Amino acid sequence: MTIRILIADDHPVVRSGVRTMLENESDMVVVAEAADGVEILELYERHAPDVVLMDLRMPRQDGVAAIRAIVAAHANARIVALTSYEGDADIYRALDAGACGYLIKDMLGKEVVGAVRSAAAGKRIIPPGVASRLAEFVPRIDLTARELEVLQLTAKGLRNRDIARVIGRTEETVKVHLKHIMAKLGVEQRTEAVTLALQRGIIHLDD
Amino acid sequence: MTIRILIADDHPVVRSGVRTMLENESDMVVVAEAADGVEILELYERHAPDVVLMDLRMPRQDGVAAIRAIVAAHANARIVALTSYEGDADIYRALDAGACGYLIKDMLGKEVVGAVRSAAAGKRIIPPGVASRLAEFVPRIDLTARELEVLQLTAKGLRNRDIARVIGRTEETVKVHLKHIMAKLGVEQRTEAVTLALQRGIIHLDD
DNA sequence: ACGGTCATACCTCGTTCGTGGTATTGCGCG
DNA sequence: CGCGCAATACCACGAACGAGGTATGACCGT
Repeated sequence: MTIRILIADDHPVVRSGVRTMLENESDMVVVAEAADGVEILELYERHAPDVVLMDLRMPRQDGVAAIRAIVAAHANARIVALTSYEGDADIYRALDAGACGYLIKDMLGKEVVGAVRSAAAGKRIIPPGVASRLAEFVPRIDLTARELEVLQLTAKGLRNRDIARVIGRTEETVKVHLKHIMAKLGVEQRTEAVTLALQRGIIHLDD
Repeated sequence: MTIRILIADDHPVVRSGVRTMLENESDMVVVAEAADGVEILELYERHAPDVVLMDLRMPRQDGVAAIRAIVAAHANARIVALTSYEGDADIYRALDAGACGYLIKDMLGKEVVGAVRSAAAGKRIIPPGVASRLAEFVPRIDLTARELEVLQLTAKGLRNRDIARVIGRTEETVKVHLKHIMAKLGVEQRTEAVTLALQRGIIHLDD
């Protein structure tokens, strides 16, 4: 009973690395590789893999959105999220969206293999040294859509007044949002709110 | 005449991906893999590879520092820097330190192979679509050591007063540094200076 | 010896930021 | 139906910030 796998990552280097790690196992075969979030859906439909290993940061469609899309159509899909950094907020969003586990890119081959095998068996995988992190983040940070938007614009270096103009609201309102954002993140300066959010993966610099 | 290669990257996934891409070529062999900046030196001495392919962001010792160390001892070393993002300021520092070229991680296998072959032949490689970028950055951003330090602390969310305390200087001095930093980066807000510097790879969030 | 740059420091002035409080509307949950 | 909460908005105030200018000592290269 071979495990059929779909790999999704925008970096060819990573795809071939993961492929190599997995295909050393006699019971695993990589049936397809997707380079972005939209391709994943097509390839999933076409190949119906047992396990999807996907990066969360991808072009065209966010990994979390891709997970939701797959799970919506295939409730029994087994998706393992692949991320570069521990403590990435996307991890929680991914698990929430229906991923059955996640891996960090600096893990060794055997861990990846083990995770995929567990996923195929229907288990939820949480890497050992990371379960603690998960607990550590119990005080989960939830920003509202508006707050996220304001934080995003703050990261671009806009002043409150300009943020207000962009979202079509008063500067006073922006200040209130920022106050709440800083309170939730436990910081006192907008700049720290931005860098902390970047570290936590709450916001990203592209887009 | 086979090309002997040393791969250096802290992510096992990336190492095996690069290895796979290269070992499909009959004239290439990966003689060693280093996981951090210190290991590179040891493995370089031991194996004397023809080409070193190394990530610039690594534990224990920065990639740029590793390049300097290798070049200092072996002036004829052929080092190709591997980076995740175009526009990373580390690219310039790497070329400056003696790297003979660089690659971006989302490149295809054949490009990587070609780059390694060119490097082995003694050519300087600058990927096509990226040469333009290089030119685009002619207005190269050079921050002084002090400015870099101030920017780093600013990224942590410190206020001018606190930065002054940390570096043992007056708040007025910090303001001047920040003014110069923002002028060099072409921005008007400290927060934008930070995010722009992060995008450009001028500063990093860890440490 | 001279020009350039870095780092330092001080001053002023207007702007922006962060905090406190109050208040209204609308939505979802029990 | 209330309760909580998100989002909106306004006010006031002190702290922090950014722009402008001036100046001095150190060092570096010419």
